[in-house]
Amino acid sequence: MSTLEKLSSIKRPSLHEELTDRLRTMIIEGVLEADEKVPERELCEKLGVSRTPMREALKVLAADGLLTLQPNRGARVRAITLNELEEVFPLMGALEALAGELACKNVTEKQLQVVRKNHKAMLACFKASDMPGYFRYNQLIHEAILNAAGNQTLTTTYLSLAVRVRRARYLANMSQQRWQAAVDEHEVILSALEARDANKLSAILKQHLENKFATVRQWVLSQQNKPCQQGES
Amino acid sequence: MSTLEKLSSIKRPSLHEELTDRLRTMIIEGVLEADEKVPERELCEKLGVSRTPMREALKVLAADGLLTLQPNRGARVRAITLNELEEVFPLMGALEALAGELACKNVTEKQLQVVRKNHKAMLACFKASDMPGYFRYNQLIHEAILNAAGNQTLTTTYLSLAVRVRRARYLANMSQQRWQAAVDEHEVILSALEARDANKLSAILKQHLENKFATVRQWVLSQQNKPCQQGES
DNA sequence: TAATTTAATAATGAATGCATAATTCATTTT
DNA sequence: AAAATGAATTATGCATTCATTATTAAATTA
Repeated sequence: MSTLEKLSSIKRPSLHEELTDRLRTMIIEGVLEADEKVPERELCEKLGVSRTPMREALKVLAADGLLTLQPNRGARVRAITLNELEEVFPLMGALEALAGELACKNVTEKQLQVVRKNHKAMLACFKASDMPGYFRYNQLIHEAILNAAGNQTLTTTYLSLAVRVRRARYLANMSQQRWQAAVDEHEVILSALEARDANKLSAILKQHLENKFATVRQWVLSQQNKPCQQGES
Repeated sequence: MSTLEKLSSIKRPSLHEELTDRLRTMIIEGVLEADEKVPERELCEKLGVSRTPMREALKVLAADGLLTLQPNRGARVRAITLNELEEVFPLMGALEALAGELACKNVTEKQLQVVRKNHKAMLACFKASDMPGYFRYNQLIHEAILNAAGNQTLTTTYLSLAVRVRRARYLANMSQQRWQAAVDEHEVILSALEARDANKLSAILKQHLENKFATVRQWVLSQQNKPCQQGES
């Protein structure tokens, strides 16, 4: 029995769930480009599913704000506008600040170690100029802080907003100076968390976010200047 | 031509959208009770739709956190747990505070009048002991403040959280004293907004929310003590 | 009689089919 | 030739059907 206890139940995510995740990733990674029409039929064939689960997934992603559904005219990848970006920014700021506060209250030594580990790995990527790697660990750190806050609802809410501004492309826009600065900020973040200094952590997280948004904003602007460059096929 | 200009375009919401709204309302109003199984087939017949749009709606509501989907076992109305309530509370607090701040910055005289009008109507309902009416105007006021903040993303995010704790039933639990206090708080809210006093508004909104949550918390506790009272048919 | 197994029923997940609306392209008209 | 009309094509919304999984009921066994 003792070995049986440890067995985790087999999870068989339904097709629409898998599809939702898959499509979400495709949008985030830019495989499906902004403003592009989502070719329902074509996607179904490529992914080997029928239209039913595909349409269910599209509905969910639309509810998440990643797509827009035009009745009888299909789905489009929702482009983030400058206006929306300006809206999301203060919101995420408030949530980050809250996360910082809660994290300082609740973080365990074990969770702190996770942050430290990812921090180190992130630094290594920075030194190796490995931007994708950097980005991955960066994300893990922020998720770990959310985790430490111990508020699942906060995490979910934050992530659903973060996804909207997390279109991979803008990374190319980050300058070397900005990158260095971001790394420096992360040093402060780590030390504030280690010191459980809620005010400091909240402040630096907000500052960090603000700087990040400056980069994103630049990218969005550059996108708007070269519009309708759709279809690379 | 001049009359044609004023015509608003015909919107024909798709079935699944209507269904989503309808079901959401049913959940909020307690027609579908917490932990109850959602009778897919039965609902389809009652509402005169096929399973396809119904299932699309269920997926969306599940993504919204109002339902849980158990693979091959259908959907259930997600009961709000005490734990989740404790999580939602600080989150909504942070968002209300932000809304108050932004509203003081951006509110127009016209928007202020809307708040005043609903405030008056709400008072009338209070005096008439019309709780449903009070609740409706109360909600309109809070929505008007969000509106005045001028941040659509904030509004959407806030409302999606608010829906989870907005199960009509707990209203019965509000005492006369608490009701009076809530009304008093609303007086302060209005005057703070009129004075564009961001700090004061943020503070009172947070306080107001905290008090409201005390009532909800009590209700959730009372629900947990008398479990499995499902099925009134 | 209680527990277990097996069969029957119902419900869900996903694919297909059909009707309608949108789009494209050819044709007509000015 | 440009604009407008109409037919053909395509895509979408929804209903239906089929296959699989859960649930219930019946039957068997201890």
